[in-house]
Amino acid sequence: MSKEFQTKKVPTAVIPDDKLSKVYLSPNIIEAVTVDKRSCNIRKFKRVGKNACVNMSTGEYIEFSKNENLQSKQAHFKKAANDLRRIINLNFIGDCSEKFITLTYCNRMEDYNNASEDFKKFWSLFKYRYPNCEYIRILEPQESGSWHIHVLIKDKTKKNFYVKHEVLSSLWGHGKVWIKNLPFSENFGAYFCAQFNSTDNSNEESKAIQKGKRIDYYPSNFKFYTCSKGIEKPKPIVMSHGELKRLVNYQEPCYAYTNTIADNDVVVNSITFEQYLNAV
DNA sequence: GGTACTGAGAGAAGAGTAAC
DNA sequence: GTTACTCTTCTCTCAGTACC
Repeated sequence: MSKEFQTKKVPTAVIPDDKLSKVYLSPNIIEAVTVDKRSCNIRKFKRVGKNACVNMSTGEYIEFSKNENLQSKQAHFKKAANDLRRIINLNFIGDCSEKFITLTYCNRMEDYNNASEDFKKFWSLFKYRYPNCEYIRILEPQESGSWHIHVLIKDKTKKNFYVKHEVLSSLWGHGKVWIKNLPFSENFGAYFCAQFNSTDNSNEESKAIQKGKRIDYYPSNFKFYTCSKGIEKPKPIVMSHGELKRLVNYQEPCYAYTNTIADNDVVVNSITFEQYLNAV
């Protein structure tokens, strides 16, 4: 037996000026998350142990199935992808000092830990050659289960950053490498994360199945992304929605939606997500 | 009073550095 | 280039606090 809330994307809700929003500022994009109700009935399910919860109103003991554990993994994955998008938006603007690198293996690499170790060695060599660089690393399994690594690199000095393909290839030494400039995009984080976020609302069944399977390759306690020390972390600011509107000069959001959370078709809460171009 | 939010703690894993 | 060590960061979970 299982318990599921239904979430649904609906037309963007109108938010009163006094409602509190959590706001994330970055050079190009301002993100706001507004939760309609702080109190609702979702918390009547209390987690007990790794694989079960209890309905606090009925005392019913509910075990998670493997599929539900996968859903939990997907939820963590989605949260990590959201964090990653904000970190990218805060640190990368599509400047000439920034590069997007992909590192692959010529043979199959199915071990997450070995791939992590290989990147660690690669970065120590890279850092020796380019001491002013910082990175965000994303380890991703291919459909075959073989790992490859995406790396966003920036030169802190903001100088035009250039790495020869042969140099990069010899530093990596495990297979093919690709190096690209970042495409200009005001919301580069969303552009970038769209490639990895496995919990999008795609209707393509085969794609969803493939992506669901890929999440299975991640071990428990996996780190979807890692950053070097010099990468800034976004800190949310809580403000009223009226203050937010003043902050963005009353412009319309460039992207917005509202998600409702329903229990047996009764809406118990809604969360509105908005993005504004940062014109400040 | 009930419940969501937030922060803290534990454990695991990664980053950075120094020594060899 | 490798290894060992320390510090930091991330995931996961829970309990106290603030809010409705």
